[in-house]
Amino acid sequence: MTDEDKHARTWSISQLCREFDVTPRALRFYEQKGLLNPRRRGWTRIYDYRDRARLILILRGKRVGFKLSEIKEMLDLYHLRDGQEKQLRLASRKMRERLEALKRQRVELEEAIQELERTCTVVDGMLKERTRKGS
Amino acid sequence: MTDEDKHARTWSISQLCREFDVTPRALRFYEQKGLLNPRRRGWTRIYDYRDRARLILILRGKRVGFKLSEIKEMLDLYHLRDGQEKQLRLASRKMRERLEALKRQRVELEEAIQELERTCTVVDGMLKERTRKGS
DNA sequence: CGAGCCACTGACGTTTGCGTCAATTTGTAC
DNA sequence: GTACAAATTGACGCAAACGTCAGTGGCTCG
Repeated sequence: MTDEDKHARTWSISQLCREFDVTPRALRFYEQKGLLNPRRRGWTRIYDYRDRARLILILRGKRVGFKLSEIKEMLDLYHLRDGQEKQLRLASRKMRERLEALKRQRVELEEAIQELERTCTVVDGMLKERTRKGS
Repeated sequence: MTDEDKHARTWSISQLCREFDVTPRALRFYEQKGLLNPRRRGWTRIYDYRDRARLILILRGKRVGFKLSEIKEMLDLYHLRDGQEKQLRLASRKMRERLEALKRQRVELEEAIQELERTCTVVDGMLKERTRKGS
């Protein structure tokens, strides 16, 4: 398959849904929010190579905890002149912020796990006590 | 202070709010959801020692990620005959489930962090490239 | 030519945990 | 007595990311 073929290829909504395990509702929602805007053949959505690439970025963003509005903000810079530079700088900054947030979250999660493990131990201790006495 | 004193002591809603850094709205909300039900002097809420203990459990539950409905489910068993046994067993099971969920979350969080760190590196690399070329 | 099937739009619903009024009452301080 | 703080209820709002109809249209297979 040549590059031309690759870039000429298009997808229907259901094809993308299957490939990335999302619902049509989700894709239309992203479109409504301005994260995607596929061409139409009549009224049917036709996703091209770039739309698909954007979708991949959207899903990646979601995986690392970005909100759709933040993802949109970053994607939108593609359309600006000097887009590369600005887009890269914003992306870099946003990603570091997100990284900080994720790491804070990690700390909290660790604390929660430890607190819960301690409590688990206590509760199971109480159950053992009761079993011993009850027997 | 004797034990009697301790157990006789009561709190107003605002006292508890200050002590645990929650809003009155939150406490009323918990009550509406059936997690608390303080006595009333007339129409004013009076929280006793046990109400306060329940609140502590509620907040602890929240910290480790339980939903209010789950916390309620566990608290409700206090009222059953054989409450101790049943309550402890349910609590133990729920807590292990929650612990599993938290650990899965931890794995996902780790993955997200690593993905984001890789992407960060890539983006910063691109920025460096541009700077080098541009200068 | 009817039966599915896929697609579309628009609107309302869901979940969770409160926040934010607004109007009212009551107790307290001066 | 009056002003002010503190408490109450009820109702509506909000954020996020869709889910779930309901109603409509068009393609295609046999």
